[in-house]
Amino acid sequence: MRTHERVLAQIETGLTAGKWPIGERLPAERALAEELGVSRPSVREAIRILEAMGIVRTAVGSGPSAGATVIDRPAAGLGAAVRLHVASGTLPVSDVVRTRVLLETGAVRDAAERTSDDAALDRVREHVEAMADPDLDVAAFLEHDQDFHIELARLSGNQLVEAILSGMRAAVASYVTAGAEAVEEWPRTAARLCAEHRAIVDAVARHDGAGAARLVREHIEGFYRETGLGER
Amino acid sequence: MRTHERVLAQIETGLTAGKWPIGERLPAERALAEELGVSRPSVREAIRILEAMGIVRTAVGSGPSAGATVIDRPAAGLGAAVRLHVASGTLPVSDVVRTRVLLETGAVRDAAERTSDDAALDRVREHVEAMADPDLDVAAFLEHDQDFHIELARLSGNQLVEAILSGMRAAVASYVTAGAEAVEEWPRTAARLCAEHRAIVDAVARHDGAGAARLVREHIEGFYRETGLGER
DNA sequence: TGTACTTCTGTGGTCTGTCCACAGTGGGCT
DNA sequence: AGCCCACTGTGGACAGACCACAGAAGTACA
Repeated sequence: MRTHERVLAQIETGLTAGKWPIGERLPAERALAEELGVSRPSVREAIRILEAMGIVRTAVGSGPSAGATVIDRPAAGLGAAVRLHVASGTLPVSDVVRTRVLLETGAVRDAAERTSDDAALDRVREHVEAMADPDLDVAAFLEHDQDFHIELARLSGNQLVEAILSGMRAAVASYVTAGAEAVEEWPRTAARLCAEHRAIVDAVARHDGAGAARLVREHIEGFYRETGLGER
Repeated sequence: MRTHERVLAQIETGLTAGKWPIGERLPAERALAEELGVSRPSVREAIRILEAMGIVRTAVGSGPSAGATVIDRPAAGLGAAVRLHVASGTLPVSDVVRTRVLLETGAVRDAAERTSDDAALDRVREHVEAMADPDLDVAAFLEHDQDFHIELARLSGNQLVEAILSGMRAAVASYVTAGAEAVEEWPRTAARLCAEHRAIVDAVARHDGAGAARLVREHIEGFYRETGLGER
């Protein structure tokens, strides 16, 4: 086993044991190196991996905010991994769409059945209303669309689902953008998408999990079919 | 932007441009460092991240197998990320279970509706039969259980779902192992799990997608409930 | 006494240089 | 012809140094 892997394993053990709760800082690189009897570069490589995975955030300087702080961003690491493999890989778009459907329908079903968080629901509605602006250009519209879907998934409270969907965001954005360009009458499609978004949020608000799930599936698959991306 | 991030970006650009197809090797660390005008440690940190994400594999020595070889193992990066976040306590086990249910039920539904691949189906059955051996110890049993579920998901043909589930494998294994230890009468539970596996495969074989999905959900959630992991 | 400035200290970021372990390669010896 | 061994290129690891940064502590001044 290589040195940085040993360091990583030791840190992971400490994390599992609750040695450094979220918000706490890891020991300084030099201190950690001495404590574990390894060199600083080895410690750094381990911390790099933790950073790439979204486990810690590093900052230079002094004071409480400096150093390697344990954070709570599962989406960062999963996102990077999914992005690298989806963007440069040979994954068909249909797989991405299908996976979205599975995760998002499950997420809204859970969201509808949970006690509703009005503040979070309002955040989702904000994106819906922002998209209703007819002067919005396509790129901004799709930006809000992405945010809407992520926020919607967040309502479920399932961090893993949210992280995976966040990670797929870049991949989804690329096919949705291509799809929007292929649509004949964009204003009409945009209006329809907005109406569908509203219906989904309303279903979640009235705790209709099955209905929300159905609407989400039709929303995602409908757009995918309409744009004809599946035939390519 | 930090040096290793710049290096990472440059390598990523090269990867997406097809500069180093899968199986090809990246330039040597020293060569890459000189080419990019940075130090070797910075290059190493970037390569560490790529390695952790499952993009490259490094090997010492000389010859064609040495160096940083480009591979395509999405599961590696996703797995590490999921595992680390479960370790740091930010990802509740219930989220992992719920996500499994969503992805696996969707996968078997797709698998059942596809034209069946008998060879692949036989591979799945092999694991089922191997688990029926009463002399099998718990660790080996659970190993086959993991393989069974991954192979089952693979039947769907959705590479992304398969990659995500493979990535979750380690995280799933840890809670399943803890769960198995908490079970009162293991032999009886093991027998039941085997029977459930058989029923799932049979449902897929007769193209009963809805049935297979229901059985998978009950299988996963039933074990989770039985072990009482949810109450902790 | 209070405020503004300066210095100190601890942190990660980066580089240089060095040595080691490893594995394939090829030349030389038998 | 076959075997052995030094060579070479690779990643792995380490020591030590310097820099930029940001907060903290100390100091000078009003």
